[in-house]
Amino acid sequence: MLISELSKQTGISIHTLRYYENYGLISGVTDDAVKSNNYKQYDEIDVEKVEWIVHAKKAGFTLSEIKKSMNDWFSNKLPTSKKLEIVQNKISEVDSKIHELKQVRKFLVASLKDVENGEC
Amino acid sequence: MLISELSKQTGISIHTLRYYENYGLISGVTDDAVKSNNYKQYDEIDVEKVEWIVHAKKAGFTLSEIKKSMNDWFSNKLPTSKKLEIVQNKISEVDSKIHELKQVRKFLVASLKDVENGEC
DNA sequence: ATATAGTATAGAGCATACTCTATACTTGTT
DNA sequence: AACAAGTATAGAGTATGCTCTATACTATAT
Repeated sequence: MLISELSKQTGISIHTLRYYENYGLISGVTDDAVKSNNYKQYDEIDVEKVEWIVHAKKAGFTLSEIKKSMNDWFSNKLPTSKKLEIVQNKISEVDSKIHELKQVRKFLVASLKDVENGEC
Repeated sequence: MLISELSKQTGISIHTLRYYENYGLISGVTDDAVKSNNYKQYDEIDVEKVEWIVHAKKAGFTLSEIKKSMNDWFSNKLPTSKKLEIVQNKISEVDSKIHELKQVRKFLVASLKDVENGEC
């Protein structure tokens, strides 16, 4: 698929997709058989990658962090043990983010009670 | 206390504190009795505010969002019902952030199983 | 053949959140 | 009195993550 289709399937603007491409997060392939242009082709893996970027960003990871783990993940050059380690580390990071949010939530709930008791 | 003490107590640099001051998140008070300088005085509420900024930022809120809710909170001009509403909305926002993180976690755990089963 | 729509590249511009520098004044110590 | 250290203000610079513009080429429909 071309970039406009990738944009449609992911809901991410073409501009932003090109930014991700330059950043090294995705990389379309130009078909050497077609010599008249250098349009880039994207596939289902690119769709998956973009969807993962969207999720990971919402979870508070930077593009730099996303790039690092995604390149590792899709490289097919890492042994199983190393892949397990990467994913486990990511889970730990997500867990501490969840923990931080729960702390904030706790503070908010306490504030709620203060307001209800007229102590604020 | 002066800005250096506020910095010490919160662990936030003086530069950043001044940035927050310009942004309208905190506001030291110059003592009119002292005419030789215009040093700003900060109090325990400012410490609380800065600590709250740190937590809220970790939870993914922008300075703009933090400013809005904090000004409402410390204004003492809002009725209890309005304050309750503000805090409840913030809790909802935190809950959806937690939900998003749990989705990401779920994906990571699924990836972990794929790796363990050699399907990746 | 031509209008239009799509694609690629390069680079400018923008918002957020700092971070640092320059300048000038004030305070405290010796 | 002199000097280091602290404070205030203004503004420049930086990193991240877009977002937009300009330019040029390509593809498709009429």
